[in-house]
Amino acid sequence: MDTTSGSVESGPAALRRTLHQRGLRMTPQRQLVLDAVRDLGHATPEQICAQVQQAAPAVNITTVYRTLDLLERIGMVRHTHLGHGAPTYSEQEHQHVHLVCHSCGSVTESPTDLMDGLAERLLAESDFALDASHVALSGQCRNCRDAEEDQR
Amino acid sequence: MDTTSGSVESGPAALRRTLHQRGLRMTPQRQLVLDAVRDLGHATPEQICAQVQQAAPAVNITTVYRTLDLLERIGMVRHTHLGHGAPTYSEQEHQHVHLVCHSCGSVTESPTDLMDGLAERLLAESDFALDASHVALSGQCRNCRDAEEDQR
DNA sequence: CTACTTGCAAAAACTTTGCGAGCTG
DNA sequence: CAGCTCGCAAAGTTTTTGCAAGTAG
Repeated sequence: MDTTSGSVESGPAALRRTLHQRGLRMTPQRQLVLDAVRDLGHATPEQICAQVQQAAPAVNITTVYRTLDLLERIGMVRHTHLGHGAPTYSEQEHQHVHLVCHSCGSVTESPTDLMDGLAERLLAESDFALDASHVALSGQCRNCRDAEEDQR
Repeated sequence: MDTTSGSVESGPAALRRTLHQRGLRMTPQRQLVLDAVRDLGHATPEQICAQVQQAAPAVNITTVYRTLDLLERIGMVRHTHLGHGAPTYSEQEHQHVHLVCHSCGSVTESPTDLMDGLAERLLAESDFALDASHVALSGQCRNCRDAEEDQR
């Protein structure tokens, strides 16, 4: 879908290109943070930092925060509020609805088209343009409901 | 304004009764925190603390945190994640879906039955029991969309 | 007296900011 | 050289914990 040869669109090239457009530099740290976000799926800054530090122990968590902020501003990652206080970061493309169990904390992913109907209603009834992938839905998963029933 | 005549079920009596069942005491601080939660609708611990301190300046924010935790455990308040890191507390009964605009930060409330269809699908397809009011939905409100269109 | 509560202070967890040094072009 | 980046240290926020004193039953 663009210029060069068969370079993978989501590879290092995309990052370097986007950065370069804005007079920013491509650095190992930035690549590592982006890789970590991809590998981990959705993770907190701290988890991402730990992952990055496996490859480059010297990387400071400050850099992780700054890089996540940067990557988000240039649209390569997004963050989602999963419930607790902890925002989690994931790739821009990696969009789905998060189902967080407030009993066991497990996170399940569902396709965003689950929300299509709701999105339409919100737009019609409340003039609100839903961003389906930004927020997690809270509830209770099968296991925890079963466990609770057993207790009774 | 209580005991004597037809005491309202959600008044101080309910709190005292519930606390007493568990060997806990009814204190001015606890009543004040509960009142503040009700008056404010949904508010952060800090906002609640400020409200409480209007009536009783000596109350420490530590007590507010502990009391909110307690009130939540005994089921008299619930907390909702509105997006940022900030949890907000509201009465147990006061349930609705929160729509948070990620452009201007405004919070709108919608009836939870908006989510009924979604809840059914989640239960059927993912065995997930949705708690509609616990998490806010993120998106963009009318004003901000209009503003963005104007820019173009 | 015993157990529950509270305020204060300190600690902990999480995030942001300032600054000097190092790179890159 | 000019500007972007990084690591380190410090400061800011928000929330939790420890402890001694106070209070109800």
